[in-house]
Amino acid sequence: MGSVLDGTKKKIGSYTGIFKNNVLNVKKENEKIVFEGICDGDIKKVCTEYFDLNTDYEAIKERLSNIDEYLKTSIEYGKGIRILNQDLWETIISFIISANNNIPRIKGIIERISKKYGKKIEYNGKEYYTFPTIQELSKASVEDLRALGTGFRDKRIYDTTRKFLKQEITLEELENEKDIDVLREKLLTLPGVGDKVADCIMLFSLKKYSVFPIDVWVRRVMNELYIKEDDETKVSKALLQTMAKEKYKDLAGLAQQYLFYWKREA
DNA sequence: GTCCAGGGAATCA
DNA sequence: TGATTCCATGGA
Repeated sequence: MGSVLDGTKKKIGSYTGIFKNNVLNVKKENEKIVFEGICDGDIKKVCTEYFDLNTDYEAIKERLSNIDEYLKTSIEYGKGIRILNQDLWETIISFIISANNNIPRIKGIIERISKKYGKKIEYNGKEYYTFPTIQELSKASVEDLRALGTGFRDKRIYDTTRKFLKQEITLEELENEKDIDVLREKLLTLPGVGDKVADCIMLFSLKKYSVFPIDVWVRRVMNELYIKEDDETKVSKALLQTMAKEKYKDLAGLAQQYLFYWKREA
């Protein structure tokens, strides 16, 4: 879920995380970024992909800052934000879990799933667990998933896992789908994936920066800044999508992240 | 005890 | 399409 790496606001000297089968550590030493960890491939390549290091965020921030004062302020506030390029399978399950849930509990559930069904990797004396593959997670029954605290999302996780296991849909076809509307339709066939979750999957794992995931916070901030309805819950998704496209165009997803981070932290 | 959390699905108009 | 309601769980 961690889509924010902010090396400016908080003083993060070193960050360690797990990505696919790799335990990665990044730190800054004398203005140089250093990668370390346990990696099954070229660590520089893996980190470049994961941390989205080939994307020119300065250019993006420049474009978005010129849209209006709100974007400019939010970007100054979250100037270290990057969209991590996260593993597709893990992202799908993680955002199914996120439905009507809070972040600490989402994290806990993912940790328990990983510990029970993933593989253990030791790094610097600490234990890390990979997120289970489709095959590994398919070992879990609905009851097993419920026991890990997933609540009513248990069946959704189970059913979505089965669809991939039976290859009614594949990760490859999702990764290779260029047409964003076709891609959304495919994601929406997965149990537990609705509009918001589909958009999050596309933004956080498939680099679709034009999509605009609408959650309660984004609706709140858009209403406060532009619409000014008394009751924000009455602002329709359709209106928000139209506004986002007009204002932010192909960078709506990035704008969403800056506004979201700004509003949530402030 | 009540409310809420980065929604989705079922149901009904 | 649009509006309502239910769905587990745990912390505030």
